[in-house]
Amino acid sequence: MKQAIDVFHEYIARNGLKVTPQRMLIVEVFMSAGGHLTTEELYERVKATDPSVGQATVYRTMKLLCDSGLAKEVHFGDGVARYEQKYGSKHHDHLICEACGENIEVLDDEIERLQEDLARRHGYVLTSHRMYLFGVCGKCRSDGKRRPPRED
Amino acid sequence: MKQAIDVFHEYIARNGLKVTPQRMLIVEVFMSAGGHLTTEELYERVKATDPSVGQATVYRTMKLLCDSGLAKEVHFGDGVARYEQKYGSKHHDHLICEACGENIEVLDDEIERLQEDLARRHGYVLTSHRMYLFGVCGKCRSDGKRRPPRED
DNA sequence: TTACCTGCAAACAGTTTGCAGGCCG
DNA sequence: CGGCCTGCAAACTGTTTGCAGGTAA
Repeated sequence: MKQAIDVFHEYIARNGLKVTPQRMLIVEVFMSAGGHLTTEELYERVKATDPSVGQATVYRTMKLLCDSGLAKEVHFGDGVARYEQKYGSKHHDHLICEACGENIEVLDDEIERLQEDLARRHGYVLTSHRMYLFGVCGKCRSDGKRRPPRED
Repeated sequence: MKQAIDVFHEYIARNGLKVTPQRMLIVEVFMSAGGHLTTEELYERVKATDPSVGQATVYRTMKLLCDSGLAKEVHFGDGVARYEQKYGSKHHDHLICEACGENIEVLDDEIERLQEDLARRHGYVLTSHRMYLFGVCGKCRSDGKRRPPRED
């Protein structure tokens, strides 16, 4: 099966770009991290392995990853860009706990279908959508945890 | 029936704030504009009436409007905050045309219900959500219009 | 009179970009 | 070797904040 790293190499080759140690390191860190990391978090983790890498390279490489289809930039509404893995992962929506920040990827086929219907009723053909559900998870409810409400 | 402007006055009074010409002008511009304006757009329109108003005042007043429940800050993913009217308007989601930028407010009760269900299945209690549907409207499809894809 | 407000400009945070040197292919 | 890459720092964008003077109540 084709690995994500292969997709990246193909993209690099197809566009006359180059494979560099920095790019490989960043891709590796990103692919093995999993979650929804900010550029800052990625930068920190990259520096843990190679302190000489600059922030700009992380930004530039993440843009490359997005273009190549490996990553997707998401915004939760707090003004910072986050990246999630896209290659080989199905579309999903986000369920976010406002108390602890937990972020679950969810999917409901029925909702997906109704979204298409809704758009069609207005004469639209959908190309994509974003759905963020904000709430409090069971654990935080019993802990009584709070957190300043996000800007919305 | 209670007008939006009354809500603003009450909020002002309740919090020991003051009614100023700048604030009234900004509220007026915002309430009569309707759409989903950015701070920049609001600022331009305000300046058309009173060129002496500063950007900072627009930012500060919009924050006030949000706190008072008249406005709501929304993010479509392009890094700029937009404001929509909230008072007297029901919750809704957004259907956005990627070609012409048209933005329709939509609502589907069935989807709303399923969102609650979905969250509950994961042990969450929902407090709010955001749903943006991106596509191409009927008019733009027949015109064959395009526009660079938004960052997503 | 006394807070609160305002415009201005400086400060900020996140992100982008110009540049001189470095390295992949 | 030539062109892409890199780190650095400066530039940029959207937004916030400190300050000295102005004004609503």
